[in-house]
Amino acid sequence: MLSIHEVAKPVKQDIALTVDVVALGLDADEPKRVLLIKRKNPPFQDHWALPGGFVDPGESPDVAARRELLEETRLKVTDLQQIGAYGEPDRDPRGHTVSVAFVAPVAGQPKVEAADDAADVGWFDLSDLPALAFDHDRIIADGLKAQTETYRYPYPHPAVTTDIVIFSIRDEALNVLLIKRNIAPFKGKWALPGGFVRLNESLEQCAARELAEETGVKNVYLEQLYSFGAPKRDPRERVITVAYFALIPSDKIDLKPTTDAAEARWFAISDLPPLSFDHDQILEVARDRLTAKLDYSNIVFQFLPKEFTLSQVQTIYEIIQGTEIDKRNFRKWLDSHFTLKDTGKMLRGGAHRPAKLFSHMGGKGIETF
Amino acid sequence: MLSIHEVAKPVKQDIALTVDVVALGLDADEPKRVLLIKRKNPPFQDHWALPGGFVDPGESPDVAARRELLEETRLKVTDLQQIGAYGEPDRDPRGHTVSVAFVAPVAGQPKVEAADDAADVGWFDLSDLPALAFDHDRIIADGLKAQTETYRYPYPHPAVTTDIVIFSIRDEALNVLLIKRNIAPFKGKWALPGGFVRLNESLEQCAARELAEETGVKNVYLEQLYSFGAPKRDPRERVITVAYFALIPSDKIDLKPTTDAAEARWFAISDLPPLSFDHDQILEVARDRLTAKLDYSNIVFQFLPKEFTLSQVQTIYEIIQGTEIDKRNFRKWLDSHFTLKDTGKMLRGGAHRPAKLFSHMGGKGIETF
DNA sequence: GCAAAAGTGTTTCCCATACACCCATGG
DNA sequence: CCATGGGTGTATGGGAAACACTTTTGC
Repeated sequence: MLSIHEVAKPVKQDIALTVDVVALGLDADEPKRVLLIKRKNPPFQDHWALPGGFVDPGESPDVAARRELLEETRLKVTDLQQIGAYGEPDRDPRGHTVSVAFVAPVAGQPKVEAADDAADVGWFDLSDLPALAFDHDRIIADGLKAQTETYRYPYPHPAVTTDIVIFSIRDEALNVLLIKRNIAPFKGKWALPGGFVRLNESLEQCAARELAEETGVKNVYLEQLYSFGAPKRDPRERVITVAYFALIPSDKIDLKPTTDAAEARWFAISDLPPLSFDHDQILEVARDRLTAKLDYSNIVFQFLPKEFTLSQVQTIYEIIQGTEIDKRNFRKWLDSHFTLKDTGKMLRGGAHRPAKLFSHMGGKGIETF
Repeated sequence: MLSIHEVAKPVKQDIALTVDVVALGLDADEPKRVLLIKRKNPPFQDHWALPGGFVDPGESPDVAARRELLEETRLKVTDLQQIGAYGEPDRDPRGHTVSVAFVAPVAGQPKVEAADDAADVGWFDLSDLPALAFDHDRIIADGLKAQTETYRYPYPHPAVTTDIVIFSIRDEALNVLLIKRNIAPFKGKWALPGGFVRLNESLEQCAARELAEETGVKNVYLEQLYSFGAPKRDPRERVITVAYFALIPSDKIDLKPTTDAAEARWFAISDLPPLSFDHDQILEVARDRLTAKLDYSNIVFQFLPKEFTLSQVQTIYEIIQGTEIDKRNFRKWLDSHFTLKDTGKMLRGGAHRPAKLFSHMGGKGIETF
């Protein structure tokens, strides 16, 4: 089966195969330091570089990596993970070399000893590296990334988003804010605003950030609703979403021109377009929660400006509950459940008696925010 | 800088550098088919293999991959992602070759044409591949994995777990089930039972599975509680947990010998050990929810066997609310909120009058499960 | 017979509900 | 002056809370 021609071909290539090892010292559960050697020979003589060298004929790259590390630094490692192959033709001034790079996690900071081709050897803090030979800075960066990946729990990592059901009262109706998606999946369809959780923000921070990005409002009522995680709720990959609901006062519902290209619009809850993903289900849960909380908390006032009339409060109850309420009974109920302060001001609004303006001072034995 | 010796060294290696390309046809948003060629020459003559070939001197591996794919199949690709280097000395019967493998996503299934070294070419279903040359089956598997990774949303993916607050009434006290962790972090400390969400199970399924694994009980009351996602709640990496709470009847609280090595134990809520992570916080939320739900739902009966006495029901309310309740008023309240059926049986339990046994038939205007 | 838990009614009070008319303003 | 929404009081009924004694059993 073997022909001379085919065996000979690689020899003509003149491409050298090398290995490089990113040995990472793990201090206090975090990758912190990397092992470097000072090169004894050209090119990059006297420069710091990763341990490594040429692969011997018949030797697999991982064996070569372990051998080179041992020869140059006297460090023995067991866990080697391949980062990838680096083969830009100009990466080595001597000629075309392809390097297979590995990352090795090293517990503690074992003693190392310069030997063989290494003039010196040492552990370097990642935030304070010397100038490096070849493309070793890039290899270290990739190795760090690969190591961080393997350091994670050995279980699937789904994507996690927050979605926000933003309610407001507009034109005598309960409204919800939707955005038109401008990326797949469900491109062009309406959906709840939301986005991916960043690594350094809490779930609530994420929701608040998305809310601010979409509406420009801050410091509004925001409450975690429920988490949705059906395996196929996103067609692209497993996405778990933590849904929040937000209430926006009627005097803040003007949308600022969205920074995103996405179009945002208020929809009356009775007149919704088809929604993306399982957002109709999320919306339903949000509505139920909203209705329930009207009875035992003071969220009504989250829909209202600081100063409001009693009729405005009643209207919100009527809209959300979909029922008519007796004015006198409602006012008695309000009085027994909340402390409202007569501001002394009046709201004049049409051909009728002006209404007193009140402000909300807290609840009486009711859940207060 | 260049010495003859160093330039010559790679030539002496006799290691050939090749590339292989896993071209994946993406049908309906999922990787489905892979492009293979039938080899014209030995080794593996007439076998199917990945497109690929030797890297030319001065050519970087990704350029070589694109070139070989074009030469052999007339397919032009733009997005190439490196999978890794394959360099086992015996992977090629001709001698030592190291192959840098790439994966290329291909939209649709463009026409291909056998050319150059390829006797034939075709798209093959991944579930029905022919025998492959070299280690190409392994390369395809790795390529598929790499492609699946890149296909994911380009945002950080945190780990996601469920934790379950398992309540029961034991020895006249509200108890919670804890497990002793036998892995880091918090090894040896007590924690709520829980675990990582698998990709093909819903959040609730995950919680139910963990519950069954820890306690052996199934079909008990399980409700989503709240999601916790503070960035540093797990010291190891970002972990978002969806907390559930479960209620176990007093006649099922005997723990079966745990299949895991982990020790599991009931703790009175008033006498808890220090807990791992933010589990004390989760527990607090669970307690609040439990207390609240006693008032407006029928969860009490989840703590009880099918047949129970009215005093048992009352005791549960007294334990959880921490108050004494008037017996006559409580029974009137029970009667007006639930439909309880007198089973006709009696419970004899000591030197006193036997108690009637009832069973629960549903709620009256109350949340029912 | 006695200790221990089961079982049973009445009164009181508060809160939810039902219900109707005058007031202040703009046009 | 009239249309429009603002503002106010009383009567009724049902459910929650307070409260104490008899019954049945085991020992």
